[in-house]
Amino acid sequence: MAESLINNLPGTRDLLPEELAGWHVVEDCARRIFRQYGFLEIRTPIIESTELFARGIGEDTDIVGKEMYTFQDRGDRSVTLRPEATASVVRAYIQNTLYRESGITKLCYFGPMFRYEKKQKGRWRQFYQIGVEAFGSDHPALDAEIIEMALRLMDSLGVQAKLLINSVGCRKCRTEYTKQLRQILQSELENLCDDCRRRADTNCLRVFDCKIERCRPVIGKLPVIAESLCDECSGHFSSVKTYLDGAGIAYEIAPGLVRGLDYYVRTAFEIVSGDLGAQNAILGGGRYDGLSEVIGGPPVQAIGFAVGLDRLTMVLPEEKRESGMWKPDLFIAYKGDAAFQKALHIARELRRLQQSCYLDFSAGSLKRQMRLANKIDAAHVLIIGDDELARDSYTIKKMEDSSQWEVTLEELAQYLQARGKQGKVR
RNA sequence: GUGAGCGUAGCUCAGCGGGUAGAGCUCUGGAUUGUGGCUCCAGCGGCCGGGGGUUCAAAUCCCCUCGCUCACCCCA
Repeated sequence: MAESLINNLPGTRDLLPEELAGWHVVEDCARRIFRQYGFLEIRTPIIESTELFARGIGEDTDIVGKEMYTFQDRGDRSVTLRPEATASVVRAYIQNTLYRESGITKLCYFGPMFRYEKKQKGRWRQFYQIGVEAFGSDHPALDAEIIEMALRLMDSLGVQAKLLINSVGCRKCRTEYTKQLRQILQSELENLCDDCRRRADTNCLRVFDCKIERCRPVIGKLPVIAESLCDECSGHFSSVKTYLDGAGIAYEIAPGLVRGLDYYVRTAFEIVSGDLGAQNAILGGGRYDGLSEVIGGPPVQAIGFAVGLDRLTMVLPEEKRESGMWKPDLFIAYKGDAAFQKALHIARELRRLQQSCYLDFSAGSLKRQMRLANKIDAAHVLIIGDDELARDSYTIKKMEDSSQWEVTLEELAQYLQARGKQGKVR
């Protein structure tokens, strides 16, 4: 095991074809739904200047402080493997002057992210996200639309999940609120657990998440940020809720929901699922109206979310996963060298006609080929032997019910095409 | 970074009051030499994660190390 050349790095992994079946189902579904809402794909580099993330995400965040894959390149630039994509997408949005387009610019992305963390259930050092970013509006209906789209994705995949929302206010009212909160916590230190004493200083909003019983009384008395917002933010939040209500979307207000990145303002939301262990968030997002300016762009209002693909595929129902698995519709089996030559010819012809088929050069006897066809769950086997060569027609066997009949090459192609049209073949 | 648990066949695991390895599944061959699944039979396959120590003897006991897993912190 310790022989390192044949081992991947900790926190990374190989995704084998069987596991990828579920991933493809999720990705296809996401592309379809995102398109329904007008999101178009953008691909940005997975490596960017360290400064982009440090400023964008926030110097004091855990991500920037201790989780980035940062190194000097040969040109002595400090570069970083992206720990998330929003900063990159905003950078691309500014650099390509997409803000000059009118209307809301909707972008989506798919790809790997990197964070140097300790491996855990639902957490990897290289993990994958699908995300969306909508630029150019702070209309609360946009917040609601984005959230609706996120839920539609979960629903289409048959994933049971709960929506948590909160408003973290703007810089102004959040600063005011956290100052107030910190003051109260300082006066209650003796009634808090060790973790919360630390949080009271470093990340006071996190206190709301504490599971320790002794902290409960104090937490119950704390003012909630959603009720301490300035008029503008408060109005925005209640509008978002109204739009969600109008869309028939159920949500839970989570006073302690603060995303771990500095750029979030106002709407913050998360979709959580059971069966995921401690890392139960499969989707997280929020509004980040000031981020563009932080990295040197014009004022841009924006909101987005990211889905943890690794976690989403973990809770994907089995039947959805199976629907993404590849199964050959036709396995071509042959006996003897003349039949082998014929098999090659038929395979070529079928593929030219846009049909797929599978034949194996290592299988040996006809029995072995049949066994292999069964094992890979082929729907049909085309059998070519001396009899078939003499007749110039072939035996096709339907594995499901063991029925078999004779077909010419033309009939075979027609049969496969008809099945494809009926949607029996992916 | 901290804590706990676990590393034995390709996979899941048993063996751990020391005597140099076993099962199920998988794989290969056969019963069935032009027909899969089911059944039966046989076979392949292990420096027991690595290193050191104790001992006549270590998968088993001790130490170190690497890796994996879960949890804390935090996040997707």
